[in-house]
Amino acid sequence: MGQMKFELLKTDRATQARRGRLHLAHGVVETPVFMPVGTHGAVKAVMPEQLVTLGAEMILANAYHLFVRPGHELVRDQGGLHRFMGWDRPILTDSGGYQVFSLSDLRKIDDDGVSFRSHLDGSPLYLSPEVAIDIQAALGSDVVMVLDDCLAYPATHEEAARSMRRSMAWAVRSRAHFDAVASPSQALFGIVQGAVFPDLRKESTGRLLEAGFDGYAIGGLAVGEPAPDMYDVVEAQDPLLPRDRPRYLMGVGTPRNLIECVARGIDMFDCVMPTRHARNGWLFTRDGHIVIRNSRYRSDENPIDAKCRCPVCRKYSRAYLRHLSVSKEILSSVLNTIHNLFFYLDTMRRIRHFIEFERFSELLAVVRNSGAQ
RNA sequence: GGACAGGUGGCGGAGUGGUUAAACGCACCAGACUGUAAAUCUGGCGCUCCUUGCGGGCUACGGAGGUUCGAAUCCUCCCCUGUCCA
Repeated sequence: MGQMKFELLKTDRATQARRGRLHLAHGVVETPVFMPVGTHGAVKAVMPEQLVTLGAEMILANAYHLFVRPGHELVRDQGGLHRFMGWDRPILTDSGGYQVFSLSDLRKIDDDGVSFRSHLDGSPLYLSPEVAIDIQAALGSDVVMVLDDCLAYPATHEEAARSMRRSMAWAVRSRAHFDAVASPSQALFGIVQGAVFPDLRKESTGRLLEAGFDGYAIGGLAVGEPAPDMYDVVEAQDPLLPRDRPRYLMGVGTPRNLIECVARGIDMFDCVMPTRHARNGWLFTRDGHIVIRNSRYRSDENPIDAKCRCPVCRKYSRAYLRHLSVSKEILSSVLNTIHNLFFYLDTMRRIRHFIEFERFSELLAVVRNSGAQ
C-alpha cells in the first residue's frame, strides 16, 4: 500500500459519524469531505482559485474523459494533472467505471475489460483495470480508483453477483498493477459493489479487504434506487469496513444524503449535483431549493438564501440571477455554481464542526425535520 | 397616381379546398437531473366545460360578404404593409 495516512480524530457517540484527516500527496483533507466534480480537469464554471476560496480541499477528475481527450500521456508530459489544470490540492480520479454505466449504449464489457466507442467521435477505445491504472498513474492523482462495473438499477441478484465478482477480479488486478506502476505517493481505493443485496455487498467487501486498499469506496448507489435502500446498504457497510481507512460513497448526493450517510460512517463524497444543478438554475437553500429561472423571482430583491454567507448571496439578488439564467449569460453558471458549491462545502464544514463538538445528532435532527432534499 | 409582392397564433415563418387549434423556430411557462456524452434534456403553450378522454363546446389565419357538404386555402369589395415606377 501507499504512503497515504488517515487519522480518525473523533467518532460520534450516537451515530457512526466520523471526523478524520486524510494525508495525501498534495495536502491534508479534513473529513467528512465533499469533492466537487471536475470531470475534464475543470470544475465547470469556476477557477481553481475560487474553489479554494469556497473551501474545496479536494476535487475529482475522470480518467476516462481525460484519456479520450486530451490523452493521459499529454497530461503527464504537461507535468501531471495538478500542474496542467492549476490545482495544487489533492485530486481523486475516477477510473471510468461510471462511464461503463452511463455510456452503456457505447460499450461492450467482458471479463478482461471494456470496449468503448468514443462518445466524441465513435472511434474504438479500450479500458481494462490495468489501462485505468496506467491512465491515473500518468495523471498523477492523489487517489486512484480501481476500474469497476457500475451496474444499472434495478438488477437481479444473479446479474449483481456476476457484475460484482467481475469488479472484484478487476480490483485484484488493479491492486497488482498499481503496485507495479504507480507512484508510492498515490493511494488506491477499492470499490464495493453488489447492488442492494447485503450478501453480495458483504462478499465484495471481503474480497477487497483481502487485497487491501488505502481506502474503500461504495459504488453502484444513487443509480435510481430509493434513498432508504441506499441508506441501508451504507449502514450495513459500516461494521464490515476497517475503522482506520477512509470510506468514500461515490456519486452521492443531495445535501440530505450527505448528512444521512455521514451518520452511517462515510468520510468522502463527490457529486455533480451542486455544479450541474447550478447550471440548470436549481439552487440549494437551507429551506429547500429554488429554481431561479422561475417567473416568481422576476423582481425578487432577496438573495438566494438569506442565511447564506457565500459571495453570491452577499451581493446579488434573485431578480438579477433570474435575469442571468433566463438570458443564458455565462455569469449565471459562474454565480450559481459558486453558490451551490459553497452550500455543499459549508454543509460539510457544519457536519465536521458538529461532530467535533459532539452535537452531530442535533444537526441530523434539524435536517431530518426540515424537509430538505 | 400606377405596377408588382404580401397581410397566418406573443414574434418569425410553413401551409394554397377536407385527418389544421394550424408544421418548424424563437419567446414564454413548468419539470427532470446523484462516481457529468449535460450552460443539457423533457413537457406545456387560444378560451372554456366536464363523468380528464387519441373528450365536448366556442373562438381563430387583415375586414366584410360570397362559392362549397366543407375555406387559412377559391371569388368579390374594402383596409393595411413593403418594393419599384411616375
